[in-house]
Amino acid sequence: MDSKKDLRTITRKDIAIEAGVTETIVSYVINGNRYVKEEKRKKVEEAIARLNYRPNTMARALKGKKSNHILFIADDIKGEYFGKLISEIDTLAYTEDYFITLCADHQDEDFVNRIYSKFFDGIVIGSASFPLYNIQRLIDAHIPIVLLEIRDYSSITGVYGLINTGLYEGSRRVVRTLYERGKRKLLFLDRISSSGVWSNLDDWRLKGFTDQCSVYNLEPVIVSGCSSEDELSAKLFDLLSSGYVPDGIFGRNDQIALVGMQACQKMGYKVPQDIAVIGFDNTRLCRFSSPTLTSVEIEQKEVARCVMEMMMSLIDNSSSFEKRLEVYLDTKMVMRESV
Amino acid sequence: MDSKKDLRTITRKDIAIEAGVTETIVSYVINGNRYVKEEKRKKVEEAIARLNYRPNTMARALKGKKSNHILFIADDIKGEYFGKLISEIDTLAYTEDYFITLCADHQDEDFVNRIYSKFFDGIVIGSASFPLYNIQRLIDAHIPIVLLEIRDYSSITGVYGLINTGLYEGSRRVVRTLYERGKRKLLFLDRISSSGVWSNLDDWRLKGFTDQCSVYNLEPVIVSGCSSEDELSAKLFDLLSSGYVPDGIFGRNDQIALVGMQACQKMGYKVPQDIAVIGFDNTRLCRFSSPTLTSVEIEQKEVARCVMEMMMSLIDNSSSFEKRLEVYLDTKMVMRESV
DNA sequence: CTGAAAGCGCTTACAG
DNA sequence: CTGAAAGCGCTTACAG
Repeated sequence: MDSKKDLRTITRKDIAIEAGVTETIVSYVINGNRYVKEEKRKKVEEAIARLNYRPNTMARALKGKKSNHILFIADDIKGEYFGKLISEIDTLAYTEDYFITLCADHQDEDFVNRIYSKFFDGIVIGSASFPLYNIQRLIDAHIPIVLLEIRDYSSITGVYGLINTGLYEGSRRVVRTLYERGKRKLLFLDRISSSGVWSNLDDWRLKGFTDQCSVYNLEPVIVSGCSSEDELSAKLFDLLSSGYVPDGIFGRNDQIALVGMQACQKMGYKVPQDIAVIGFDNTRLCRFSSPTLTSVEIEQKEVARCVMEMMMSLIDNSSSFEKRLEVYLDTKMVMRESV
Repeated sequence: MDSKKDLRTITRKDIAIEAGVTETIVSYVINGNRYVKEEKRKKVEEAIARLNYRPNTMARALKGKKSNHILFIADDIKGEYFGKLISEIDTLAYTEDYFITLCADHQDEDFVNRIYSKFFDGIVIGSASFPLYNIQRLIDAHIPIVLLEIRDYSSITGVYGLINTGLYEGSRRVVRTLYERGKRKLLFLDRISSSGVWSNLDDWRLKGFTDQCSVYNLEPVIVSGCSSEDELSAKLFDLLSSGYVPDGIFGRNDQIALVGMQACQKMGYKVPQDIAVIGFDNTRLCRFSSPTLTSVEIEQKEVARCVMEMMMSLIDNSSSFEKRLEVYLDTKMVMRESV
């Protein structure tokens, strides 16, 4: 039987026997926290390599070591944005020997108990709908938490990581861009949500939009509360028919911006001449629509890098921090034909 | 201190004390595998509810119970197709009290050792590039495995789950559809891969395409080996300039189909009049391109349901099966303007 | 320098 | 019917 081919559970005991040492020695070699005679160390290392041994993660975690699992909570797993982000994080996590567990943001009260089971070394929260109250509980329980700042988290106290992905500034820049092109009647298209969660002013995209509109003394219109693309189209139809015709549309994400763009086009308006449209996330959609869609890009690679870096810091030296870790990232606007 | 608010680690011991019973009793109540006097059972159940107790998953798993974690290996985490699928699976998994860990298909030899650590109750493989050899090893080690049949897995033996998502039949239908519209010079656009993994005839989409072309005695062209969208565009440019102009294009997925469509349009060809285009996966992209893209849809909800159902069967009664579990799903073609 | 032993939080065979 | 005890695979304080 070739041990390389046949998968069976190798335990520390197997290694001890194979290397002709005590089980204790094996542990110390693995953890590197005690001097072990060179000769023994070699034998153990060889045995580990030969038998393809990996210490049982669960047994280690039970003894207080890391589980090497990180939980990622997202409110829009389906979206291309999270797909890319998760993909980048996965790559980084893999080299750090971590696994990423992905979970939608379930709303029931039991959820937080379920994720707080000492199982995860840390939790990344990329969801606008996770209750602040529960985030605070997790932080208070000293679980390493990294927040993607989709909304305002300034009320959260304690030690945690905060990644400002530039949504607020990016949204302001959208308004600025539209304004500079002479657009004055701006329309914001909020998320489509079948679970009934829409943005409020805690949401950085919406807040950036309204704040910058205030700077210019504009009175923008916000379309919110839609639970499907068709509903959004219908609402726009009604709105434009009723006499209000915007000259600039900002969609909370590319998909929504494009639904808006198509609705306007169907009603005979030209993009960008009559109505300019800008999206968010710079997904693949932007390149295949016509006109192609101008969009704000979040630098996922950089976000992913920061997420992992912060998480590793919090996991490895959480006790050495006294306040939250913060990082501010920039977005960039990718100009295309829709503006 | 309100125990509902404060998150601390509650162990079986806490429950035993709270309920005034032995720790053993607590275990038996949780596992329901021994009669416990009604009165005691009640007390224990109340204590569990009051303290929000959840047995430590790792300790249970160490004793041979389930870890309630399933690993999902995908070769294209970024893609919208997997996003939707994962999202559906997550919903189902959550109600079954499972977590889904997501992992790209890493190519190093250590990968299989890493995932085989008794940590995962089962593994779903949705990747065309995971070596058959390693799949077989995992199955031989009696880990519940569910394969999404992206390629031909008929050589894999033993007990496992196989979900045929209808890629082969769907691809044949694409050819049939194009043929019925009078298209005879068909072009297949293979995946874009930066890691250098392209399709061979193990791949059901490609095989369906070529098989159906044979039925009609067509001599199709296949464009493969591109590592970026730009490279694919360039290749198409060269191909069409050199005199070969297809009248039907089948893209391995929507994105690739659209890259092909745009390249043709840039060269002055009309879609669908000169060249018809069909994609795969029916992603959001299809609805926003112009012309909108006809595409083959895989019923993700149904795939997700089958994945979880099979996985649960394999985990709970794996010993009672003697051969692989199979299910065949249908795709449907969503007709739009590109054909 | 190094081994035997306690213990992480559980499950369940074993012995009352 | 039910409790004390062994043990899952580890880590590391404790005692040589």
